[in-house]
Amino acid sequence: MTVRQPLEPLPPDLFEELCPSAMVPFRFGDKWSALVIRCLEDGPRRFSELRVPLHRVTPKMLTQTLRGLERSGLVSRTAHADPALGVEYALTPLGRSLLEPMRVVYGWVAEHWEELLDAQERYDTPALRNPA
Amino acid sequence: MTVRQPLEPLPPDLFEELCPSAMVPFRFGDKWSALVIRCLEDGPRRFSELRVPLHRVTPKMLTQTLRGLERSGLVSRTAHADPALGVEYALTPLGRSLLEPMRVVYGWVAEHWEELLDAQERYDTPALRNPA
DNA sequence: CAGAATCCGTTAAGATACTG
DNA sequence: CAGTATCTTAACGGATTCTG
Repeated sequence: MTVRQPLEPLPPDLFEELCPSAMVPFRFGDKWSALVIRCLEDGPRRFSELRVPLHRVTPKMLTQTLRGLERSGLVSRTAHADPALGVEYALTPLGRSLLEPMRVVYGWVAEHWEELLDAQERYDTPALRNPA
Repeated sequence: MTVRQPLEPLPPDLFEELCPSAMVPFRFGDKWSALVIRCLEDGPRRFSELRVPLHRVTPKMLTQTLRGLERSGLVSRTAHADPALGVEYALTPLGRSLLEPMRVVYGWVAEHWEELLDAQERYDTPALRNPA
């Protein structure tokens, strides 16, 4: 029979080892970043263009989100010389390289979100947890 | 020349359409959930076992994280009849199905985190933004 | 149009101490 | 061992108002 290893499989420095992965919540754990990236998938967009699909976002949050993505090198901001052309946001190559991994996660969610909701309902409903 | 579509590519209900994806930050945007899932990858673990690799987590946060994962049906909690055996946490099949998508994201981060850090340093250092 | 500034309520996270 | 309880701080998110 397989005896589970006491502690060895989990090196004490696992936290450090996984540190890069801790950047995931750091950068994409917020409410809007992932959505903004998807909205830029088909090409550059202007500030007010982005507000349409994300119709619940306030200008403050959109600015904040875009600054964060810009800071991480995922999104570029270009203010045209002609102000009439507005300010355009676009994915950088780095940002674009994120689309595929994101699609994988979205695919999982799309496939399993009913299960997640069902589980939550069971967990939250005492009656369903102790079936007669 | 390719003329960008004005607004059509972004349906007004994009937010609704992406709603499932909003569950990603909802469930994995917190600081510890993703890390806990990885720690359960190799098999069931006990409460205090999990605290070792995540040595910065307080019992309160670990409890909270585990409850959340349990609620979503990703992790199961089994308290053995013999208290000496303790309480074991394990991935459910649903939780296990998440490992592969997570690996894809981690792979991306592992490949690109230097770029992310470099970009942030450039963004944060005014001197580097206006090269002489 | 593309934000900036301010205020405010909610939630997340952590420290600390205690319990069956 | 496996948590609970309480408190404090920090971060997130949003409403509103204002500006070049």
